[in-house]
Amino acid sequence: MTTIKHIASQAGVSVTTVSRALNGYSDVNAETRKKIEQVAKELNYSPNSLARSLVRNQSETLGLLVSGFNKESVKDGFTVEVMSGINSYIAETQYDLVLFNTDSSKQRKKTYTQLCRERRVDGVILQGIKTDDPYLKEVMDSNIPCVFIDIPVSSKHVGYVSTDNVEGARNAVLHLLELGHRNIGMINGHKQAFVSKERLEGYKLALQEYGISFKDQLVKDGSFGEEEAYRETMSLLKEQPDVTSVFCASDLMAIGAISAAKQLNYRVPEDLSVIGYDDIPLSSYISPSLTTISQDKFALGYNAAKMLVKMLKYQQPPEQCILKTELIIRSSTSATS
Amino acid sequence: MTTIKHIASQAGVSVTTVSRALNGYSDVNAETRKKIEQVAKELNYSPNSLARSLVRNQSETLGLLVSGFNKESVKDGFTVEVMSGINSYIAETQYDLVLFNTDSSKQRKKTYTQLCRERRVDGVILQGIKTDDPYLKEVMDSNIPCVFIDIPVSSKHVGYVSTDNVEGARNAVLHLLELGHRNIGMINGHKQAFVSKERLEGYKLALQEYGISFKDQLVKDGSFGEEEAYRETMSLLKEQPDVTSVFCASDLMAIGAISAAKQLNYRVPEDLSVIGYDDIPLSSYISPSLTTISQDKFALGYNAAKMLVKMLKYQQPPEQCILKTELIIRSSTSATS
DNA sequence: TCGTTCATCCGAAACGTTTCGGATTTGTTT
DNA sequence: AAACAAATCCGAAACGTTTCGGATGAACGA
Repeated sequence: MTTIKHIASQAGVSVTTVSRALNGYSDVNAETRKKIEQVAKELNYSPNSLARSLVRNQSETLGLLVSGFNKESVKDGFTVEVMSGINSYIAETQYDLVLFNTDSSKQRKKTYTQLCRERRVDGVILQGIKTDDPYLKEVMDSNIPCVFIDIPVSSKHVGYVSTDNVEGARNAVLHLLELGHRNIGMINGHKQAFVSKERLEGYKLALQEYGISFKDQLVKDGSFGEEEAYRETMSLLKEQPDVTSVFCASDLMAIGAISAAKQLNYRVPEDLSVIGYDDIPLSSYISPSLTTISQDKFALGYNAAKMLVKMLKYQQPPEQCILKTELIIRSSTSATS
Repeated sequence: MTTIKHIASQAGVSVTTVSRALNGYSDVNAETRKKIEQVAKELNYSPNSLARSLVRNQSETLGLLVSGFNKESVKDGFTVEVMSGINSYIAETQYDLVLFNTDSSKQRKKTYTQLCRERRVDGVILQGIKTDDPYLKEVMDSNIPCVFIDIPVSSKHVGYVSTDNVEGARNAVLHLLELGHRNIGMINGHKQAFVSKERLEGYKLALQEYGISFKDQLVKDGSFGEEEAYRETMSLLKEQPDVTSVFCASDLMAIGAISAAKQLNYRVPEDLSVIGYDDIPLSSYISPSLTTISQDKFALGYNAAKMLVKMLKYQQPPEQCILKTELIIRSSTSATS
């Protein structure tokens, strides 16, 4: 493996000069620079980023800490679309992306700070971690630049990008209300998700605007899973036969809900309207196609990456970035008869 | 940031001893080791992997070179499921994964070897690159341990994991033949994909077994895209009205084909049987649900990672790993009337 | 008593860069 | 001709580890 020293001796200059030549400094003669570049090419030189990082004390790598990058979550296109957005932005910068995943037993043994500092990542993007995850506190305590996705916390060195979940959920439920529904169930995610709290908030808000009192027994947790949502919808429909529509906090759960409805011989949307949240690829293909709140998952990742790079490269302070959502009306919701 | 030196002076020993203590060498007294570990904890020490990698001349990172990790490919769950498999295995090893993507303009400027050597990755997994990609030749020329996914090339330092595409395609077409179909169209991927060549092979093989002569005009290239497959199916059905079934080289294309069929007022499967390849999540949800050849995408990635680690850690030679495929019969194919 | 072995430790070089603080040469100004 | 400035180069330290080759002393057997 050829090093800067080989080039130096071959070109008859010092390592300093080689380094400065290759890095575009101005205090090297045009001739010498050309010579050095030529020798570098001849010897098929590639710089050792490890050595460079060591002395510069920055690695030009960003950590991507995602929990739930597994078989199940792949089906739900959410995680991966966000990742794709992150990757897209990072690909055009000088940074590289290293993948940590918090599910592995290996990484659970290390603290967040250890994880990041060992690899000397310059910054981190965190996605999908729960509100009771010990990493969350650690991130705030450490001083590693970081941006969260869908978790609205911030400090001197941490920002986030998210969508307006309250507003999104409110719009979903308003859609149902405008269609005449008054008994609206909800299949939420789980207690350890910020988005779940916010979406429940939006649900309540919409009901309130229509003067409808909130009933706790109309809300179930499906922990963002298709199967769980199926089961919860089953019991919801059995316990509360008056329900004419249900708002699900994710599309995958909405799909589970529709299965359950069909199983109980409800027609969707004639007997039961179902609205989802996310707008994953599946949603437009199933039958009936799913009315949902669309969030731009790609943009979520893209903007997170952009923010982090801005923080690192230009010492900008972290931001709080909220993206818009959009109601997509398809065929799983209809007016009450 | 505390270093090994700080620990050394604090504990009253040399850096050598600290290093050896922390790395579990036997020639350090139990007392001293305990003392050192305690000081390390007190000072909140985390080792600098950059320095370690530099001197050890191995980085404990693996490169993941994927082309087509973008908005479109996320819909097709293939790429990401493979990635998920890779990630799952790697997560349980000492290695970390760094993401390169070949689409970016940044990385296109560098050669494969440069890309890998700069980051000093110990090995690479390559996924989704085309047969005419210059990287392919470079991989063979370089001496970086590497395993391909779905590209059957091998050498002293490169192995691959793939599925038996000839057999899979053959089974798909045999399924149609057994249902009585004799005019079978094919929507293939593109000329730059190994799997496309192989699947075409299987298609021909099956026809041959039934004594049916191969007709070139029954085969179109849809370049693995839903839209393209839609268009190609349109023209196929118009040009060849006798066709009663079509074999698509990917599920996403099969979905495009079904759309086209519906557009032309074909009923699926009554008027046209459609069989796909891959078995992506979407396939079981669309209507009619898609008959397809299932390949274990997660296992593809998992095994690739496993092989690479085996090569690196235990100096094992690379292998050629072929996974089984399975015919999944759903509702998009039926017997001819 | 004298090697010998064992347990435990350490000094210093090495990995491949970057960068600070000068050194040398050449040209320019007074 | 002296003084200064600009252009171009270089030596050496530094980054934080690992590891080779030994050093030290204690215990032990002959």
